[in-house]
Amino acid sequence: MIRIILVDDHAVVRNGYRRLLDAEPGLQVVGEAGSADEANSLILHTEADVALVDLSLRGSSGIEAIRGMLLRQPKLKILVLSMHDGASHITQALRSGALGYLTKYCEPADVIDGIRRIACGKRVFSPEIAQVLAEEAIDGDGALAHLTPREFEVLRMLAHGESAIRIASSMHVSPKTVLNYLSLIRQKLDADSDFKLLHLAARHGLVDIHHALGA
Amino acid sequence: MIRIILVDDHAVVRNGYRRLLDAEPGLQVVGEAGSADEANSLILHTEADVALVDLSLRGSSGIEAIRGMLLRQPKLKILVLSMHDGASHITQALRSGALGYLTKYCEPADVIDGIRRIACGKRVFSPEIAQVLAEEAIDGDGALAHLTPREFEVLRMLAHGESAIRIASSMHVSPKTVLNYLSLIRQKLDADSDFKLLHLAARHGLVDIHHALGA
DNA sequence: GAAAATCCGGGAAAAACTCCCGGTTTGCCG
DNA sequence: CGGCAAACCGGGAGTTTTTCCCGGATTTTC
Repeated sequence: MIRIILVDDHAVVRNGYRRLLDAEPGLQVVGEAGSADEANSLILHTEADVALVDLSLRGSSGIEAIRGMLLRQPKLKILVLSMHDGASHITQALRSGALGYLTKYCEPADVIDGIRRIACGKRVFSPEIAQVLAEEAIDGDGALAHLTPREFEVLRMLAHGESAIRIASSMHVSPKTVLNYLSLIRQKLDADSDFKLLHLAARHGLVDIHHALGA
Repeated sequence: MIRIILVDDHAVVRNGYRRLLDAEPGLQVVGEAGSADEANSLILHTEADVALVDLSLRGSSGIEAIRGMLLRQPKLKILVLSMHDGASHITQALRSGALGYLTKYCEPADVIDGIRRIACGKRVFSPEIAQVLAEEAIDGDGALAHLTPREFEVLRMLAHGESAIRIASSMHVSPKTVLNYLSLIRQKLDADSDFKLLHLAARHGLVDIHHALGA
């Protein structure tokens, strides 16, 4: 019997999964959490084999939930179920210890199959996710990798809408230095437009698009 | 008895709502659709009072589903249930004929209550949504409103990452003209940074953030 | 320790942007 | 029909930003 806990901030979605999974022989939902905090406390007094977690929790991120749960229960197998197929979400989740990643568009049967395979320690990915991972691999770590820490910092602040001058004073350096960094960044990232810069920053999780751009 | 149809591309979510609503006295789910096309054909051979629709359908948009269904069944009351609280989504949905708009973060009880009120012809909004609508109202139609069609076009292309020169050739005008437009746009929108420009463009639906930025 | 990379900023040329201008076209209203 | 306002289009000059080059100080790496 595979014991499952659900981490998702939509009660209705949790209900749907509970109903789906409990109906399946060999699977049993033993707990639900609506936030990272709830997940962390749940894991302490529940014996679970697999956690199904949604990345976009309210308040805290699903990433936190993953880290917290693994800290308390290292043998837990984590399968991410997310709406998002952006590179940053995927790599962050995997680096945090998730074993698999499915988009919410996959069929219920795929989820069930995925859970069974995750429980055996296998990795599970939706086709779209595998695609994104492949592209990332080809990119060779992603373009942002060759940025120096300082350059990275500048880019992050820029993506948050700060002006060069504000960045400079915040970093306690001359505005000229920041401008020089920006020049280098544009060059390294092959970004001819500010849009492209923002694009790359967003893809790599430097800025929370949904919050920052309000979409 | 209020007859309800569910439009959402996640089978599990539909299941969750069906379970939730059928358990409620006076409510009954009479059909489900996973896409705008399915919704349109479903509405033809089903008598429904209320449609619960998710905006982010795969392929087609939920907006299309709303328009299609209202075309075939003008008396249908539509309640949008969406993850997104961006101004563009909300106004588009309402302009397309939706009567209410709830975020998926609200409680199941709120959804049930919302359905009952929508069925009576009342409008229903989550607090966050009401907030956004209020801000829009204060903005006075949104800053983008004073842009001329041509300026709007330039902004849209810019938001898609095109350079000024490419925009110019695409519009069959001189690059200088495009630069002048850009100048005006920045002025009208009070945007001191390109980031702010993108921010505004995104909020008003000129660019699909999730797709364009791959997040 | 030496070598390499990073951090930091100056200066000058090049590119981009702003602001102002005038001409043309379009649509509206007295 | 004759203004008239708004939008469309682009030139020119001045200002600002960006780029590209430089060299020295500091840190990391082998």
